Amino acid sequence: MAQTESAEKSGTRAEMREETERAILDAAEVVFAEAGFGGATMQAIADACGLPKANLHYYFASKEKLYRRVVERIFMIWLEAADSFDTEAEPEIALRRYIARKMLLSRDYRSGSKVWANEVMHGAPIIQDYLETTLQAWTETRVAVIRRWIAEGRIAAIDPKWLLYMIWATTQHYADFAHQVETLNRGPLTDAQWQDATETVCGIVLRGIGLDPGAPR
Amino acid sequence: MAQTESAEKSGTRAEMREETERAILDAAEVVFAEAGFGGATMQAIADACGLPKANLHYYFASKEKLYRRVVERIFMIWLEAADSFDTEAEPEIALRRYIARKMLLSRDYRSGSKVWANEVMHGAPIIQDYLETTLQAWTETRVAVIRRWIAEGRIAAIDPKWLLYMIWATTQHYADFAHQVETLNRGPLTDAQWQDATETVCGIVLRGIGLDPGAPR
DNA sequence: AGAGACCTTGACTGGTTGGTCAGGTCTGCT
DNA sequence: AGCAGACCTGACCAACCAGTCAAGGTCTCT
Repeated sequence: MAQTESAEKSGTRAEMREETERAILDAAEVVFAEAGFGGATMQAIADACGLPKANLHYYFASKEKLYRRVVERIFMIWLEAADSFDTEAEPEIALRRYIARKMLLSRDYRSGSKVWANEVMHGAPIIQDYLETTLQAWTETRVAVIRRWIAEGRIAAIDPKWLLYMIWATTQHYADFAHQVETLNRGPLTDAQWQDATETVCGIVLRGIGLDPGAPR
Repeated sequence: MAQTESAEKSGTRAEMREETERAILDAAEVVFAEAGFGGATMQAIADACGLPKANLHYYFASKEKLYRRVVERIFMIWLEAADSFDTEAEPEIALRRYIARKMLLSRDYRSGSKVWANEVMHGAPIIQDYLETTLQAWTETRVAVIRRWIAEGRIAAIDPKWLLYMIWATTQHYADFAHQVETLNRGPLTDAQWQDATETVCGIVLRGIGLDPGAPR
């Protein structure tokens, strides 16, 4: 019973190791999201993925190393999505696509978003270097693009940073504050609500910077 | 030395008690904001306000009770600010005033905002009742007002909830994600930047729902 | 089949934390 | 002055937690 996991077909050694690590990372992401780094316990993570606590320490040297891996994984997903902000496309298209993508992430990677929020909120002790390098660089390229749009008179003259923050904040709100949103909504958002919220956010942002949102969809 | 606090003139018994409690709450707010509930220790809070740990337990029965008081205090401040959303005023005025007020709160009560965000993000285990009663009620009155504006054709037809979330998210972002904002900004926001950010948020939101932002200020 | 690497796990440990308490100090009142 | 009650605090404790370990199981390769 031991080696082979419950419902998983056993593959090669490396495959199984990867699978187990992913199972632990998934469980850790949820537990860290629910309780924060300090509030999470290795035992809780172990329970969440049905492994003895000692196994976690076999695959990840320490709680902090495990946490770092969780945060890094989130950041990678976030970065991929960031590329949907196409620097070549028209402003309406680029912004619409980016906002829609981020809304999808908020719906599908709620825990990940929460872990990231937690980390940044507590001063980013683990991933400060990412903020200063990767995120900084990405932000600067997009700021440059938005500035170009402004220079070309295509959108209103605003500081691009405030616009980006607005998009990040609004979209991530649906993940980080999901509990509040769902309480006020008396239940989870329906597909139609997700779509309507996305369309509304796009509409306000686009119109807000002087663009014509055009036809929804 | 004991009874009288360092630089505080001793007042009446009740006054001194209140002062000490406030000092503890202030320290607790900062520590909880930095480390989360689980990560915060009573010792750290004690150190932050220069009192022996045992004193904290004299004034607050348990860590959880102290935390609850901290969160309740935040919520009250938040509620007060919420009243600047004047249900009688013109849409431009009411929204402008509300957004500006919330931006100010983000600047001046950063720790409080973080504690609130933490609490909600972790499923609001302590203040679920507030969400369901006070916040629900407040939200409904404002939703009704926004609906009226829509019915009168004064603003675009959008679901008011998405608008409120956008305002909450965007303004609170400057507190909760202050570390990220300041990293990307390579330093704290200047007064001028705060003002510019506020104006930009107001502008995008107002224009976004079909209003004329009018003259800044 | 046998060796050796890899994996699993219950039991254990040293350190930390929330919370307690007894004994002391101070304040305001009579 | 003297007393009662509020306030302060160092020392202590039980619970909990990250991390360790040794013993045993399983897989792969020859």
